[in-house]
Amino acid sequence: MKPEPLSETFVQEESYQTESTSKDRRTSSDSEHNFTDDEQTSDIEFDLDPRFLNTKYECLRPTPLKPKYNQSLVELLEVIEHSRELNGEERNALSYRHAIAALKAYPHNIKSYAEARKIIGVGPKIGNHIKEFLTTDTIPEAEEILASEKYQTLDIFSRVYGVGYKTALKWYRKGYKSIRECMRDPYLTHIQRLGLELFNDFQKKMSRQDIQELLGILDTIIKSIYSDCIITPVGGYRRGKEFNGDLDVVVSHPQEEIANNLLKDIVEKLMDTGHLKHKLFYARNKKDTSSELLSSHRNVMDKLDKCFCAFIQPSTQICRQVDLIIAPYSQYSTAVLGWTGSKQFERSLRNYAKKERNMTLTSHGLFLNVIPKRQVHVTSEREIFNILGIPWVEPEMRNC
DNA sequence: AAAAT
Repeated sequence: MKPEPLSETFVQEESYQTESTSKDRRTSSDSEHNFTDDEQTSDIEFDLDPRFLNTKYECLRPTPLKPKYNQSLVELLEVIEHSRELNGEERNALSYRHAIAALKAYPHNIKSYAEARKIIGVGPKIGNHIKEFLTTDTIPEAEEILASEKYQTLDIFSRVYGVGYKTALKWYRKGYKSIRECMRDPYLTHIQRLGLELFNDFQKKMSRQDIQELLGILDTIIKSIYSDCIITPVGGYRRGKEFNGDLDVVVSHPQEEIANNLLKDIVEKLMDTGHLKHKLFYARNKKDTSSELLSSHRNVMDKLDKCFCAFIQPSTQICRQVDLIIAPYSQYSTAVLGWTGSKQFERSLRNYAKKERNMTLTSHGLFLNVIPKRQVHVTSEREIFNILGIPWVEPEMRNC
């Protein structure tokens, strides 16, 4: 669980060397470039601590859940990032996420603008926010966002299951101020109504003990159907988070035929036992002829069988969100890797595979992008890291 | 449009 120092051999690899040149760093910062006043200041000599791997690929360095440094700076930048997301400014939010990820992995408190600007992912705009932070101990824009009624309202509405930023904005424009008012909206979808009704329960975070209780139940019930099932908790719980809003579980079985029908079997059983109160999302995907997997049309969510459930926790009677994901045995390790996250870690892994290794990584498998595309069979997370030439990162260090 | 990482 300790943050493994990246190995010497890896640091000397050419892909890392090229990224860390100051010429290269220019290409990866803010999407909105605005080089004006600070063109000179950013070129001040400043050598970053060599323990910090300065790269645009977050998956190459360990990122702890609770950074030792730059905590309040990160919190403020996260406010801006979230506000960008709520405004549908996905690309801009991504810029903030890159900078935040770097700061979480950075082994010092940032002490100067010049220092900040040496970090790949910190461009002029975020650099200036950091400059503000260094002199005022806050970021004015973040303070404004936190104080704005619009942000506060959108933030709450978007936490409702079944509500994204577009619906949140729609409700805000209708003048709704509370969850209760939203419940009277005449155009609610079935899922949104459910999301609103479950809002209070779903807001309650689960301790690791709560999750262990759920895992115990799932283990017993699933193995009572097929004793050879493999059950792996993933998501934030696997990354070591103390409190989680949901529980994600990847389930598989060595026999293909059994794994094929596993979702239906498990969901039926959980309905019978009374644990499963609502199916929030259910997707059984037609069985692939494996040519489907090789096709490159990109999908938003993966094609693994899955059911997002409202699951009653016996000891508290609180409804918990439990996401069940079924993986064919041959896709088990990529599914576990993909569902462990963080979102940013996965994004960088996939980018790295594509750009640096000419490979495609998805939760369905690892592929070599030659013509024709060829699947590289893998049986463990470690094997995937090895093939990609990435030093192993513990799940607890994937919190970028 | 939303569902997850």
